[in-house]
Amino acid sequence: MSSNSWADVSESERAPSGGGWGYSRPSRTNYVPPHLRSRTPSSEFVAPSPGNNDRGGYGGANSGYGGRGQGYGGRGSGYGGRGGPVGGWNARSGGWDRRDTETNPFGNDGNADPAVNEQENTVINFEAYEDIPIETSGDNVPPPVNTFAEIDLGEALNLNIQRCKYVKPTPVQRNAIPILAAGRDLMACAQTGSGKTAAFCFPIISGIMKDQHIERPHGVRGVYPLAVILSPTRELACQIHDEARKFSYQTGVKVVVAYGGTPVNQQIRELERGVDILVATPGRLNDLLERGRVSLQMVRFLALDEADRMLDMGFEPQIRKIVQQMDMPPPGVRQTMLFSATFPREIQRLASDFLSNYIFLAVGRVGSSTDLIVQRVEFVHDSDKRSHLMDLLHAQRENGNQGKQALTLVFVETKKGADSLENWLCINGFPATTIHGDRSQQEREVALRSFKTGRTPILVATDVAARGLDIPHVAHVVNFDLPNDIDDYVHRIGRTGRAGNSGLATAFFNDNNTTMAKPLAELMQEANQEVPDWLTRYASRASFGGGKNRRSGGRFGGRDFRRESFSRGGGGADYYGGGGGYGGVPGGGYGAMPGGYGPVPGGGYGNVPGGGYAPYGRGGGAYYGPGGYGTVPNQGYGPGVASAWD
DNA sequence: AAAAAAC
Repeated sequence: MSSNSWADVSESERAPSGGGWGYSRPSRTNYVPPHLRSRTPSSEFVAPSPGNNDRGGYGGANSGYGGRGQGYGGRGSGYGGRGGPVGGWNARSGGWDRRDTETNPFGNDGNADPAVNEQENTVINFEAYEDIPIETSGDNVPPPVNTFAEIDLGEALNLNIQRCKYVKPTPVQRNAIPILAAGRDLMACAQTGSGKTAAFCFPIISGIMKDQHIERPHGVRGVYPLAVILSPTRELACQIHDEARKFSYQTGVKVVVAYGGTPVNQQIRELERGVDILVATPGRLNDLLERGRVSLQMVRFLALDEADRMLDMGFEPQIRKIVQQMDMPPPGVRQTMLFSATFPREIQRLASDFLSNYIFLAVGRVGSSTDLIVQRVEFVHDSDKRSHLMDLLHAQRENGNQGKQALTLVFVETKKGADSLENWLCINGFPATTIHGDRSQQEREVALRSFKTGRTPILVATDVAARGLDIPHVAHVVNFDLPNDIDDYVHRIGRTGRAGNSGLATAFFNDNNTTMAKPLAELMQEANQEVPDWLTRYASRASFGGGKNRRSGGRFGGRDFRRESFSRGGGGADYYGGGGGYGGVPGGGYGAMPGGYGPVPGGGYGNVPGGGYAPYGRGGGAYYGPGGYGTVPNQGYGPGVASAWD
């Protein structure tokens, strides 16, 4: 049999009865997309009955987990004979035999057992989550959950969640997963480092597992992914792929990544070995679509990571082509999920083209991000930037661990500037590398790895590295050149202070950045940062950054634009419903940082011992308090690993 | 104006 679209698949195929895997899409019950309205009733979507959620699968005693003898991960242990993939790439039923040979994404052989897997464990402050402000809007918003177990994601996925050492869902996960599991479209705005990748991957993987039996067309050539995840950069696509592979280990769900700068034929071969979830950058995906190597007609899940970037001027035409001008099912047939830390109004308006009766979700103040990032702004003329950077790096080296240079990510405006600064740093005894779009893909990957491992602890980057990349232990982000958009600033500084660790962000400001004065001052103030008087003076000049910036009004990039029209009046009504603005709950309930950079008081983010950040010492040297930078232990944090929290 | 993203 050959199905030509998701809607053609019969109900019984979509939702196996009695299996408890019922795929529930309550919001879709009556929706028939325009292009299908003339079809026969049998092809119309009928919502299957809600699935049982009472299987007890994941719950309490962890049936199966920890039982080492149970053989879930046993290579060759019991998933049936490897009779060769049935029917080739498109045989979902062939999913089982894939697992025998699936390489373990969690590390070395033998570490697949969640009980013994000793991964690097980045912890996150779950206590702080109690106060996180959440805003949702839309029709019939499914309530949040407090545990992963409350959603029946499936046993294999639950095991992977354990292998990842995710104990509790982060706020964005608590809210987004039930929304997505209910089949709803979603626009989600959650801070950098808050666990967005898992928030969209879990429901996608779970949804595909529930429909393992769906048959896809037997094309002469071309593959039919069930889910597409788009990313604005190649490295981020890679990272999402790595994460998604962990989440889908032993589930029978196959994840493949496709991006440019690398031989296309190899990727095509990989695709032809089977793909359920395709992670891609837009250019390469369009290439594959034009070549007829990929068809989108079976796509049920579409996720745009860094969605506001994907829909900005540079990317919008490519995204429209993929989403609207190829064979992708329309909104309401596919499920669409957009995630970012920032969501400017005009982009929201654009994005609503891609969504159907969607829910808007804004999650503020997640365990790291802005609150654990100390932001500094210094007035530095262009001609002084290099020597000033040198001062920072020297101070850091002197105060760092065993004289080692802490990982420092330096953002510049241009590719040329990146090369030039990198060269200058190297000449001056600071091991640096660079990542930008003029370098070959191999060079980019080498640079990133070299930075991550600390071999070259300084990475000079353009905005290619601004979004989504999860690089553990970045102690310091330097905005050597400020971006022109406050949202870009938010994403850049979000490369530090991730998953509960603290971080420092230093920006060099001068007369070329006057349009940033106001939004920057506001952002810093809202994040309880010390705003220098000179910056406040710049900000107060009407001509400086007053009009241009969309964030003026003092809100974090996330209020549902559909509500703007009737909730004006609030005087730029704040997104979190209070005077606090960015991360501010009315009444300042967050245990805001007291003036300066002292320790965060208890009750806020837990303790940051070590004296926090010493006041900025003019004489050089004292950027970091005693106790050292990057040595801030995470006390009182629940276990929970993240390697990619965006 | 720059950056990113296909060959």
